Amino acid sequence: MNKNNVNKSVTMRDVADHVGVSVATVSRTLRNPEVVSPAVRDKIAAAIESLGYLPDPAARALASTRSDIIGVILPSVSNNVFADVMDGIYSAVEGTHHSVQLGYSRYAPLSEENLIRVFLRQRPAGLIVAGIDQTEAAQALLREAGCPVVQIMETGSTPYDRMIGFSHYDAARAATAHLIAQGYRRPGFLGARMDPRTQRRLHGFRDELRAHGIEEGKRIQTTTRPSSVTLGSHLLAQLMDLAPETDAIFCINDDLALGAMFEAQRRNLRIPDDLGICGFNDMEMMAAAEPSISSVRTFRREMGEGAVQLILDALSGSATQEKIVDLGFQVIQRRSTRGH
Amino acid sequence: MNKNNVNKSVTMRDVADHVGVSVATVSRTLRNPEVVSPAVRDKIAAAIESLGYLPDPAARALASTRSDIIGVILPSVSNNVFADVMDGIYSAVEGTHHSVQLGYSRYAPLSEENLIRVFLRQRPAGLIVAGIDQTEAAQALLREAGCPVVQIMETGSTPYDRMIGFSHYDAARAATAHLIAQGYRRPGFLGARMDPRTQRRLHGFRDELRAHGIEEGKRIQTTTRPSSVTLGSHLLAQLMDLAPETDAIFCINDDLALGAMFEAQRRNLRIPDDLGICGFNDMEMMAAAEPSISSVRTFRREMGEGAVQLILDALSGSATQEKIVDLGFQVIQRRSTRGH
DNA sequence: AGGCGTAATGTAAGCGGTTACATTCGTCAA
DNA sequence: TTGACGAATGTAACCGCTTACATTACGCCT
Repeated sequence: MNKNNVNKSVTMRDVADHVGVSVATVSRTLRNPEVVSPAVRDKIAAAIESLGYLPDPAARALASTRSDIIGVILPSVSNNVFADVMDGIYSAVEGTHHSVQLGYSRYAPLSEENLIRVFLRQRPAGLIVAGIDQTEAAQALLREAGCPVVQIMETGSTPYDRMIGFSHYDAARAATAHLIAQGYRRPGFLGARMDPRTQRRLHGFRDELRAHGIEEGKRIQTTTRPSSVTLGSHLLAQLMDLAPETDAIFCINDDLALGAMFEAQRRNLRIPDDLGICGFNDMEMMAAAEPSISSVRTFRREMGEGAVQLILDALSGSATQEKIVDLGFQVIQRRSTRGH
Repeated sequence: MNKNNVNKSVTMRDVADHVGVSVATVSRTLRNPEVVSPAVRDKIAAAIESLGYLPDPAARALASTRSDIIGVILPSVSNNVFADVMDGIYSAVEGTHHSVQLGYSRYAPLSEENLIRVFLRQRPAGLIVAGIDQTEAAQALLREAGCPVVQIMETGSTPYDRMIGFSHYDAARAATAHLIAQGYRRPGFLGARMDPRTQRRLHGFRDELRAHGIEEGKRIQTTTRPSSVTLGSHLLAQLMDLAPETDAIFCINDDLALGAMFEAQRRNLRIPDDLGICGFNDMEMMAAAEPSISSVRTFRREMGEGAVQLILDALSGSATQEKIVDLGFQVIQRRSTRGH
């Protein structure tokens, strides 16, 4: 009840004294209750409650050479794709005794490597990293991290430990195939922040075009600048100026797609007849847009949840054999590509 | 150079032995270099580098009864308003020896209270919490947190410690005044997730209407459901069905505004003539939309950066007298309210 | 030359838990 | 009744660092 003495720092010692046992017994009822007698266990639980005891994570980490922290290293704070992943991660961590420590690499491999080192120093319970494009040194660190490591966002053939995501290459091919199936013959490509992950999407796009014997012409517009809706507008403008024959576009993400749609409207291009649009990720707004915009749905929240679950399973020894979890994707057709 | 022995755990002991000094000296050169002789200091620095030593944060926290953690408690992961704040926070923390620990209350005051307790247990370097609507117990905890506490997102009269944000009430009044100044006489209000913060925006809206002698009629549509673009469409549909006289709307945030715009387009309402639209926050997409959408710009990144800075200042004793930093806001007129 | 002050470093006691090992206690078989 | 054994609990070392205090070394003054 009297939980307000956080500042006075109720320690395990206090709990032990209050009950009349040793701190070891208190520690045991917290870590493996089954070895302490029910009577004592109950008294200790009551004391913990009434004193408002909360364990000190630093002390615990120091003594057990293992912290409760699950480290998460992502490229970007503000990209809402990662916000969804984080949502999944936090909700999966909730109710466990773990806590999350977040680091942002800002799409810089060296910065990521450094974060890995710093995180590893805390002997984390597990580590979640995005993608498969780590530096050599980072790869080495992750391979012998001494804790479960989960790569998210992508699948690939050689996980350091475990992996949960989907194939960006396949997803891009499927989206492109969709455009072609809808009768578009001159599809273009809009890409921003062309990191390795988005490059794989570009490969998928190109390969699918090639498979259909379609020339790409000048219809691939990319930039290294970070993605935004405004940028989507700019890229479409560029594209239409350079390659007016373009009859559809596959956008690397939904922000670009939305911006492209606005720009198309400004140019009085009719969607989907003059221009088909397909985004990537299927953020919530795509369904609400006018016209609604087709996109490739990805399972971001599930990725976050799944990653945490993989770690918890590994920790509890109940891990499965599967090293790679492929969550797949789903091309969602809407009005922007002649849907509905 | 040989930085790869993270797993072998290079400790301060190793560094000390390598140089031939005591661990105390190593600790000192890390915490207050000025008390150790330059010669020794350099040798230690070299050893740290060559052994790849990284301090153990748990041990440090335990020994110094003060961790390097800046705790941040926000209501939501996925709301991109907070993503911008986080961006500011992380960029301000970068380069310091602090780290960020994030907690999400999911808009539940009790959950927030609990997070505060847990965070305080780690004796954080500082604490950042959102808003001013804490439970009684949480308030008490924050008042005697024993570390700098910064409330962000809002200003109010009684900070627990320090505060950086703006007045939601004033911002809403200004937006409403803008609509009225643009000639709209029957403005409506769209709100989702009506928590105390958005309630204050509603008050501002109402008071401004009253100041102009305008009846609000049935033009206030709110819901407790979380905000989304789709919801913006629904709310506008409801609003226009119930109060067809509505000639403008002030939306609690930009997602709603965007959804409302799409719905207006579906209903063939001309923007800005049949319907004026003003959003809130001025996310990037508002400028790119077709038509571009007016909004109230808020300084979210600056809020995050500023909050961290306030903590760092307090920690270094260089804090100013000002307890409250008002970052203000800015009504940005665009085509959706007859701008440009 | 002896004494003293100061700067630089060392010593050792924690910080709050965990855990291997020791001890105690009750129970049951002989 | 006694000894053995397992369950429950206690003892104490230790995790890696910080820091108050003790010690040493050195230069300077009288």
